[in-house]
Amino acid sequence: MDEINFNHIEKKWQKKWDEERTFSVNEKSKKKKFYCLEMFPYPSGSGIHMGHALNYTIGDIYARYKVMNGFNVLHPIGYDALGLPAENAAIKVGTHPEVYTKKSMKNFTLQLKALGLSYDWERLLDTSDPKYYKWDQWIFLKMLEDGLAYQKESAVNWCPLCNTVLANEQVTNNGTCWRHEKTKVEVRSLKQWFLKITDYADELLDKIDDLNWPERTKTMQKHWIGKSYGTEIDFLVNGEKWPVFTTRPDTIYGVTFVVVSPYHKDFLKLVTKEQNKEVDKFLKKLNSVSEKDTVDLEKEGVFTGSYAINPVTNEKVPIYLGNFVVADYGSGMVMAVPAHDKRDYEFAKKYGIKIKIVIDPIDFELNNKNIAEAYTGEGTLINSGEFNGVKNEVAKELITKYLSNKKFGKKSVQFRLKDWGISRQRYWGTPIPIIHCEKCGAVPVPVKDLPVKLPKEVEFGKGNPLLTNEKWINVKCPKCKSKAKREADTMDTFVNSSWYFLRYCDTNNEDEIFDKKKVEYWSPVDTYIGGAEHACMHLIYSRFYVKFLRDLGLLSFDEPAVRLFHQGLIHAEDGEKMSKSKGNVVDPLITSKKYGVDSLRLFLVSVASPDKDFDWSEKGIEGSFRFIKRVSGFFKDAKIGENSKELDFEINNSIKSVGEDVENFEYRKATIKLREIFELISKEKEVKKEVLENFLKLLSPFCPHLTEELWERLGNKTLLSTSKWPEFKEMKLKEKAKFDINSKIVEDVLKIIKKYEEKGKKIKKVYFYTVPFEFDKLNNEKLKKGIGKEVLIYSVKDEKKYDPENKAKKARPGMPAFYFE
RNA sequence: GUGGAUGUGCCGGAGUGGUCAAACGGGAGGGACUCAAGAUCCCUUAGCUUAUGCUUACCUAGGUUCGAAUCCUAGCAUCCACACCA
Repeated sequence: MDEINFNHIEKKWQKKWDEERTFSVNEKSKKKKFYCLEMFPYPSGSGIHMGHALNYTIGDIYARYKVMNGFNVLHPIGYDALGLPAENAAIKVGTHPEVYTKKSMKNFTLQLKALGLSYDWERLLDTSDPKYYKWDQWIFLKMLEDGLAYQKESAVNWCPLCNTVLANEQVTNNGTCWRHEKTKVEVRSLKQWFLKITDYADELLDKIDDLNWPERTKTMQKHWIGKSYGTEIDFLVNGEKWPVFTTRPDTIYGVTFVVVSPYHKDFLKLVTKEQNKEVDKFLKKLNSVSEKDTVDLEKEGVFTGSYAINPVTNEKVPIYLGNFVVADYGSGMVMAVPAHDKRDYEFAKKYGIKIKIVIDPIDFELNNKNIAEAYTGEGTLINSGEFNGVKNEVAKELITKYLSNKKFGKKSVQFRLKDWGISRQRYWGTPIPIIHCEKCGAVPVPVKDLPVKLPKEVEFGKGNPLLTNEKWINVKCPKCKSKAKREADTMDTFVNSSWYFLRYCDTNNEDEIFDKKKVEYWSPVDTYIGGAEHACMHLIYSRFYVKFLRDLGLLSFDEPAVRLFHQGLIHAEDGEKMSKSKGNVVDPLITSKKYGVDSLRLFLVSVASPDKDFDWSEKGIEGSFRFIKRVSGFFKDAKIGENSKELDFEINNSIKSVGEDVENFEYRKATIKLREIFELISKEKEVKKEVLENFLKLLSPFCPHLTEELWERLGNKTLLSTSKWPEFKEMKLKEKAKFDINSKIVEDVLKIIKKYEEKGKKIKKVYFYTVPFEFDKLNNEKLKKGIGKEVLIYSVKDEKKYDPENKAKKARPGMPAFYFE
């Protein structure tokens, strides 16, 4: 056999898989389907990085394993091609985002193919293709029909120098623009499009428990949706009812003020003339809407001049404007109980507002006059009129009932989850298919006119680029034919990725979003692999989309992915994050040129469990390389013949355990077993062909090129990649003769006695201490006869046993402890 | 602050009641091959010591058990996510 040139055989087999369309699939197969999906990449200009290599290797191993196990495996790839980074990068290098993205995707495809990934390339997806985003627009129109897409005023970050809206990520921690370090970002209100994901809040929450997803991801989603039960209470302000939401109606007697958010749409009604100036000053101080800097923001506020009437006590309490109140949660207004809420306490202390204790802790006394912090625990009501002495949990119910009887409140459920704002004042996204008519208002673009394509000719750097193309912007109203303008905002790119996994089932369909039958066949995704950073946004939006499309009658399942797996992060060798500026980036392609793709793949999954973070290690990949070289070296001059029974037994065991490990994404364990079994194989003088082939099959998902080559060299004409995973057979190494434990003990003990007596010690009695469940198996007669001494047998559990040197603790199953005398 | 996860030898990490001084890999040391280096292969890698031994060891302190890296309780430490949601 010739020496193996890794780079050479990689090209050879990649070409073969490509030409033979080895991994192309359709719905006609009689096999069971399996949909293995990795999160598609955002095609950046710098090509793939190690994280991509890891993500796609993990998926590829799984997909290949499933193919060999007789499944019809859908394993597609595509590009999340639209998005702000491409637009920024294009502006930077002075080219058009489309040109930039096309080039990046081409490069990505070459690089992904070089990793030997088993994709069905005929399904390659590109979200920047109008043939794809046409259906983004179609879904949007369907949502609009169902009232799930709507417009409302919403706060955005505005940079006066850029003259444009900034994404939260573009606002620095100091509240300045990312490009203008000295310019404070302003908050502006703009009319924007929202998707009513909150309509699905309950279902999104309830179905989480059924998902086979990592627990932490599930808890994160639960938090994100954040359902809380409470009471809506109406406070009267100038004779008008203003509702607040609270989870603590039991503290209603302790309300000493009310706080309203500065982003509340009607808060100006509350501001009196006298307070106008103060309020203005406060509003100017407010930072961007970015939530980053709110972490340790001091609570600040200002008196509005108005008062609210507590519906239970009829007390008049001042209304403040406060920077800590979230506008779009509840009603954007809260009742403040400083004695029993940390935030309210802080605020009250700062502005000298009265603190009134209404909950009496069970275990200790609160200093009535001057408490040092808010008491948020359980207790009994005090200072609460007719509710005094009631346990606070009970009081929640009673007070809510009392309020609803008086028509001043009701039970209420609130979600943290907000409607999804999808408007982006950017170019490189899906155009929102809306035409604004002077007479008819916002008119949907008729379906027959879809897609609304992005015009090529736009200018960048002057606000929203789409506004710079007059020809594109100015159209006639589809309804009344009078003058109208196109919506110039584009959609958030998370829209594109919310349903792409469905499109893979029918990527090239030009007539409809997808063939229902095809999606029915392949979906849902069986294993979805990607970064944990998407736990909330992408993975919730996708769930929402699936539910919506289901309700449209297009799908018959509820959830996008049955099983989810997160890969870990790869750090550089120094433990730092890999980044260009630090110069510690390891390029997967350069690495695979040096050691071969198979080494890289093997190394990536053998350092740590794939869901754990790990540091890159050059030594580590050399270790994997060494293994691969040893395997290929061994096969070069392996003698085919009979091998030991032990090897037959062990390889059979490996079939089972490697399979189980892969199934559970415990690749690291699988690679360890592969090393162990190879160690055994390489020690044999001759090995059965079947054993060698089985070993190659087990290694194949990890190192597809090398194994394919060795498989061929063993004389096989078909592809290893599509061969059948070996079968595990129930097998016993040796018929374990029912051998008597006593004779083994006799044998061992005699040896030891011999040594003792050689040293001149005399032994008369032997005491045995056996593990309780073996007590019955020891036979005094047999032992006595065999050893030729007096024998006493105790269970280690026996409290009356004679054991002067405490030897009993040495007892093991199969071998009792003993003591000589 | 809230929630989650983790803590094993020089390092990465298996092991989830007895067969554990603890898999596998990396590192280190020694040896073989070589004029030499590299590659490759073999051995060793808690200490005392060579014993059927003992001691110290799986974050710390207790506990359960005949027996704990493994189970329980408390504490400490690290990592991750969320973060003023009333």
